[in-house]
Amino acid sequence: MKPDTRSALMEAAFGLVRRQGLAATSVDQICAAACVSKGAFFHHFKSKDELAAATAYHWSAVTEPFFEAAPYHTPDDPLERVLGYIDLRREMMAGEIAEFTCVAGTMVQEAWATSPAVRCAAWDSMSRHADALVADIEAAKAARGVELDARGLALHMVAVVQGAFILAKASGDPGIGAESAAHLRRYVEQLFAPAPDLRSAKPGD
Amino acid sequence: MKPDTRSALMEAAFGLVRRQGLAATSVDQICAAACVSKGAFFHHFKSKDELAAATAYHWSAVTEPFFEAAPYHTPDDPLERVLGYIDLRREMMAGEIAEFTCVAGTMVQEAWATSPAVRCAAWDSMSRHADALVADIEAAKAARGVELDARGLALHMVAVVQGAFILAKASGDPGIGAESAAHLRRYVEQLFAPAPDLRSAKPGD
DNA sequence: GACGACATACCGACTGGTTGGTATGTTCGC
DNA sequence: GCGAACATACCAACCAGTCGGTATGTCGTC
Repeated sequence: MKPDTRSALMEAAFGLVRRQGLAATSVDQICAAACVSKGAFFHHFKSKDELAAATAYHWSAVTEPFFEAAPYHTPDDPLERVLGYIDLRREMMAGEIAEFTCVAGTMVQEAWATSPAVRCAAWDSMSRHADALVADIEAAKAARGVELDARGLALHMVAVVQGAFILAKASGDPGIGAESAAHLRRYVEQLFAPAPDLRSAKPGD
Repeated sequence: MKPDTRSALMEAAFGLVRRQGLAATSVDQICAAACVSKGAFFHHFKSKDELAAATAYHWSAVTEPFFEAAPYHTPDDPLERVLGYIDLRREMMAGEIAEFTCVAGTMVQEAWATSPAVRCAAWDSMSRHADALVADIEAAKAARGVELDARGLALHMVAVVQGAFILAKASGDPGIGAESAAHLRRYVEQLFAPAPDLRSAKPGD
């Protein structure tokens, strides 16, 4: 047995999907990129759809350790950790667009209605990512006496990042995505800033 | 000649692309939805790619009058107009997801690297949309003595909306997208709020 | 240890349907 | 009559998936 054919296929899909989307990525292309035959592909995955959903879960499995190991966790101040995450996101929006954009976000944009498995897997990926931010947001809230929905803010952060990727793709300029991340940082700073008129209940309410 | 076959094809593409993405939308499907033959399709468009790019431009042509006619333009206060735009966006994120999401954003997510024509058209659509917000942002800046890059903020607003669509698609819940729009409103309120320590030059600087 | 049964992993040719597009024919409007 | 608009038949390439096969590993029995 070759070392982990299944992972090789999914990781081959990362690159292809980020560059051309899910539907335009064929099974043959994935097999070629992973140096695996089509028979082996269908041994491991019942269908292309199953590969796609598994790839979104695998995306989380690969990126989670990266974010967990990132230096933004080091400050004692939880708000600095939240802002550090945003800064990391901003710094990542540089160079090759296909290298910093999100596999799950890309796939769900096309397949949300036609593949429940992909939608579910992508949502799992995104909500897990948001969940990983919630503890620091909660701690920052407690430290500063701020009232807000931590998970709502975390999901908003995910949305901004996903939207920034689309802007970077459309403009061909990673800087435009990074600019949106800078706005997000500014927003979070303001949310937790020690000014009395900024401590309202919930955004929009 | 039937009334505007060309537009019928592009508008048929709106629905199909929003529901299943660009690559998964076939020329046959577009023709069937527009009740047009394939021969007529290829009379009007040299290729599927040309149809796609034209569809992104057409998306702007159709949505711009809608936004121009929207009631958020009525307040005298330019900030209220900006916030009104955001509120409109938030209100639109309700009901059927395929009915409120963006054709240009969906297409560019897949095709940004493989179709320069689609990327260019989608970017045109998005930047025009942002440009339409710039005058009000500039006026709000002038009225409140706030220093910021108006176009940068407008593009950020576009990014948030696009990201909110992805979150709505992934979660299956328009409310999660609307929540992100509420955060955006809160951010813009804060940017223009009359507090001295909030009047810095540029987000992140 | 040898053997057979079974499981797993992998292979590449093949299948039937679909695809974007082409070629040719017909109708319509001027 | 002519060109634009449209229709239908056809095409080669492509697609996800199937199939019969090989190779290897594991386990139980003798």
